[in-house]
Amino acid sequence: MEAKLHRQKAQSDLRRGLMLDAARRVFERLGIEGGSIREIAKEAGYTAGAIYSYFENKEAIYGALLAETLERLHATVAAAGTANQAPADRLEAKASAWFGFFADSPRDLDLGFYLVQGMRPRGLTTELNHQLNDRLLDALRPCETALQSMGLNADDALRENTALFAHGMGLLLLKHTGRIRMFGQDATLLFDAYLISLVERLQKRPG
Amino acid sequence: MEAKLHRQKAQSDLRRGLMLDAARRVFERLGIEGGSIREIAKEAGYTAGAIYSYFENKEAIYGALLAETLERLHATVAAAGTANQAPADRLEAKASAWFGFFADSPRDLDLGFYLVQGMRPRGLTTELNHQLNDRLLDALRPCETALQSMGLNADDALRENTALFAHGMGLLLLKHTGRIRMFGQDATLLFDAYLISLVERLQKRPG
Amino acid sequence: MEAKLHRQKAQSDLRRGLMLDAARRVFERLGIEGGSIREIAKEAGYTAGAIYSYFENKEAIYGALLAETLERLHATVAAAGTANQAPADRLEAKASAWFGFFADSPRDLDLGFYLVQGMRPRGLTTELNHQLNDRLLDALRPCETALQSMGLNADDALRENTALFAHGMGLLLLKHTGRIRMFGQDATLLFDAYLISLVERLQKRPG
Amino acid sequence: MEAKLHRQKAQSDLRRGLMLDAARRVFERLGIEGGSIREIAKEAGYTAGAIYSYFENKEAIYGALLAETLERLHATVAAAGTANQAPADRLEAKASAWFGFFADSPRDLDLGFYLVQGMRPRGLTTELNHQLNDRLLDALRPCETALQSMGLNADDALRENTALFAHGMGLLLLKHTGRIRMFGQDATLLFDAYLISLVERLQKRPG
DNA sequence: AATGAATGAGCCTTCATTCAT
DNA sequence: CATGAATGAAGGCTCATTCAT
Repeated sequence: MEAKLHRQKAQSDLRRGLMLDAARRVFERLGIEGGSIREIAKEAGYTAGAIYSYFENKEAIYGALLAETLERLHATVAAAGTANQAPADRLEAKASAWFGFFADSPRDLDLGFYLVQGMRPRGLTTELNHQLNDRLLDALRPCETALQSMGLNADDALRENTALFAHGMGLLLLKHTGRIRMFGQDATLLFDAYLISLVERLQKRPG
Repeated sequence: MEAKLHRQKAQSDLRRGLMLDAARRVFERLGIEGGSIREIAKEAGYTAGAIYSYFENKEAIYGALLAETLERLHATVAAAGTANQAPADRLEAKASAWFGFFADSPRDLDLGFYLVQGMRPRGLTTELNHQLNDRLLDALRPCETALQSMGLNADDALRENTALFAHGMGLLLLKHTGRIRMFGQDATLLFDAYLISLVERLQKRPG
Repeated sequence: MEAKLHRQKAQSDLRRGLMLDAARRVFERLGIEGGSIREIAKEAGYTAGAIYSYFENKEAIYGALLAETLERLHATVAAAGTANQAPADRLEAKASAWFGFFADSPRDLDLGFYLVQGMRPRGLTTELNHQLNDRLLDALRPCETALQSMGLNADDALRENTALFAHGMGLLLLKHTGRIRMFGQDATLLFDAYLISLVERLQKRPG
Repeated sequence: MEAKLHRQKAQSDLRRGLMLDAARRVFERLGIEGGSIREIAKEAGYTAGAIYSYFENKEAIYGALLAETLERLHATVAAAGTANQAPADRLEAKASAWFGFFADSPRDLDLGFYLVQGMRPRGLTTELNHQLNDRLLDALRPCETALQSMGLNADDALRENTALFAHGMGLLLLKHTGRIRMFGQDATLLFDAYLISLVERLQKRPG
């Protein structure tokens, strides 16, 4: 009996996952406002109605997708670097981890950008927004910790971490839109350069 | 005869401009995906159909709006700073100009983001894309020139300018999303800090 | 110019009227909850979207239909009877007028009944409801006046008028549902009988 | 074997009854058009599919519910009054019984109305219609008998009973709509008044 | 007998776009 | 040029119903 329930639950989760995958593919193809429930369903091999057995809303799909992305981001950053690294090396390892995560997976990046635009008016409850923000902060925390290990106090570490994140995001944006190629530059190289000069700057700090 | 044609052309351009103004107001009010042709027409005092005498497409409106934005951006940056400033001061003045332009006018920023994500299918032809890119580069050129005046060669100046642009865009993105507030930071302060450390770094360069 | 506007307005009103007619036919055929915008449009020879140029939403159609019905009812009752009739005769004329109106036009009756059921949850604002009620009271007022002319005070006249209306409505309900045929009776005969005994009762009153 | 079958039948009937109860509760809560099969199933502790083991259709549920309503109506009227009452008193008791039944339980009334209007297509077969009509006539028969006891012949008794039923139904309709409140009247008071003047009229009859 | 998955038709509504006038 | 009418495709969503398990 229990085994049966277990199997059913697993199958259900599997199908939900397949639908999320389909949704990601659709959003990549048609843009995030352009992707419709019908299209997602078709991509997943279902009818529109079937989606509603697994997600309450269209927004619920965004939410699940985002949560999943952040989860993987978190795991990726957590796994980066080695145990007994120098703080500066750890910073580079961790920061490169999240940058690489988004650079390699434009779908995830797209979804992240979506937060910027379409989702404000309707969906994305304040609660969910905070929740997602916390997960993002969690994922970036290792960089902050490394910055503190390098001698920054809490405030300064948060500030530098924010600047670091912004820098990376800006580069990813340019990369994603093809602008960076038009500038004749490479996003990853520029990110590395930023990291290097950041470390340098911190190490030259008085005291 | 010719005078008459001239007058007609002027009137037509005027009306087109009024429609663009209306579009901007509508997008301001309803967001960029939320604004409909009908709404824009009504705001401009016309019927939906009339719009099509001036614009081929809805996407064409976005394009025209963005071109106009870039024009204003260009002018804003060009006007910033004074004639005989030290290069470092000029850099700060010019960079702050474009950053401030977008920080103060989120809808212009929105428009830029939208074009990237929503307009793929028909709207954004490769040609238009290049054209817009060139205008953007034009607008950012003063910063690049300033960087060269500070002793960088052409390649390095372009690289630093790209990084600077990316940094600012990343910050604007975070600001726009409200994320930056959740990080407890201020976008403009961070941008200024970046500028200061950039100048410092360049001035400490050997040779 | 003005003539043109006039003609356009007239045409527009005409089309709106045709749509309302179609709506009535559809509601008669499919029931009032069963009638969809699509069906109404098709019946009128349009696409669903076209309806929305003339009515803001589905409820607005109900509202317009009801208002129109009440208007015709009002006119019908007002026109009934002659100027210098005896009060009792006038009562019979006026009452028979509204009864006949509904008896002859089941569509209108159906719509009236609709108020009973489906429309409570959603549409039918309290305001519209009051408005419609007032129109109904207006239409029935001539009977009330006649009752007063027969010697009843205001309260009694209102009470008797309400009872009279209820009696007629009950009969119309039975007629409409075919029940009355199963009872082997005729609605109009029964209504006349009620009127006769009402008059008789009032005339036998002391005082 | 037979005992087992018997037990199974009893259980089945029980569950069917529980589902009908659930349906009634759901209709009470959401209105008769607003209640869905899913909702009814959930209320009864089942899944939507399970309903179809007990009812062929959604309309079949309405039918069963209405049959049950008529059954209860019948019982209510049968139980009203006492054995050796004067015919006039018995008439009043019996009539008040069915009127009170519907006045106190608007959803039963709703159900009756619904069958008439919404169920045309498949649900209400001619046969079922006749069947329901017979049950209704059965329920009203005691009033007819009382009328005959008061001296009316069969035809007149049926006619008066029909009028009485119509009068009550009309009042219930107005009460149900809230119209009667707008008229400033009370349905039960008006029904009692009708009964009183009916009795009076019959007793004053010549012969 | 009951479940849970899925369907398919339908619902109201919005909107860019076309076109005769 | 501008209008007003109309289209047709699409959107999110609901729901009675079927069916394998």
